[in-house]
Amino acid sequence: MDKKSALAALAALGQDTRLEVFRLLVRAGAEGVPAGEIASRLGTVQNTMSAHLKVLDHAGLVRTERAGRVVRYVADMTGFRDLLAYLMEDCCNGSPELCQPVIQAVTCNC
Amino acid sequence: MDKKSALAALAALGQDTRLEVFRLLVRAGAEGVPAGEIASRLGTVQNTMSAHLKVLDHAGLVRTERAGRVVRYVADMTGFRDLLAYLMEDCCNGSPELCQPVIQAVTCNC
DNA sequence: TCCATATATCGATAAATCCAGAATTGTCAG
DNA sequence: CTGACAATTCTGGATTTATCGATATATGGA
Repeated sequence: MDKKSALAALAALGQDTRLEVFRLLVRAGAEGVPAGEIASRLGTVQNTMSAHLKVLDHAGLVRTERAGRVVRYVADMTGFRDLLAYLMEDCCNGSPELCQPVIQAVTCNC
Repeated sequence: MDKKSALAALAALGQDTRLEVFRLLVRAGAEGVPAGEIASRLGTVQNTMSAHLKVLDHAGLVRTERAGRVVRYVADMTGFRDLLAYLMEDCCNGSPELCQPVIQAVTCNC
C-alpha cells in the first residue's frame, strides 16, 4: 500500500459516522449489510450515508455486492490489513519491544 | 478505548504530515526524535509541526520526553494497540475468516 | 410502459481544518 | 541579567469537509 491509499483509509475512518459504519460491517461479517439498512440503523439520512459509503469504498475498506436493487456493503479486511502493514513498516527493525503490544492485541482473541 | 479516543487517533493519522510523523517515530524506535528535527526532516515550519505533534499527543499516539530545551517525541504503541483492538472488536465472533488477513499481516515479521 | 423502491449524484450552506507569520514561554550559557 | 535557542501558542485567512434537500439513475413488478 502506498502513502496516498493509507491516507485515504485513515481519513475515511477518522470521521464519526464512517467509523461506526466500518465497525458495524466488521461485526456483520461476510454477509454485509444493505446500504439502506446501514443508514437507518445509524440514524442518518440516506443520501448522506451514500456519500460516506462512497468514501469508504474508494478507500478500499469496504466492497459492494449488488443483488437486484439492493447493494450490500461488506468490510474489506484485506484493505485494512494493508493499512496496518503500512503503519507498522520497519517497526520491528528499529526496536522489537516497541511493537510487541500490537502483536499481542491482535493475536489474543483469534 | 472509547469511541471518542479512537476517532481522535484516526483523525490524527488521517493527515499527510501527521501520518509521516507517526511513521517516522515508529521507525525511530524507543529513542524518539526531537521536535525540531522532526520538522526539519519533513520540511515543515516549526510552529505548524508543533501543532501537529500536539494533535498526535492528545490522541495518545505519541508521548514526550523533555531533556533540557529539547523535547523528544516517541511513538506510543500501546495507544496504537488500543485503537486496533477497538476497530476489530467482535470481528472474530461474526466471521473468523474475515479477520484472518489482519492477524497474518501483524504476526509475520515479528 | 408506468410506478415503486433502492441507491447515487448534484448544489448550496455551515462547520471544521490546515497553514504560516508574529509573539510568547521556557531553558541554558556567559 | 542578557542573549541565544527550542518549542509552543495566538491569530487570521484559505481550503476542505459534512450535511441535507432536491434530483437523477437503476432495478423489479404489474
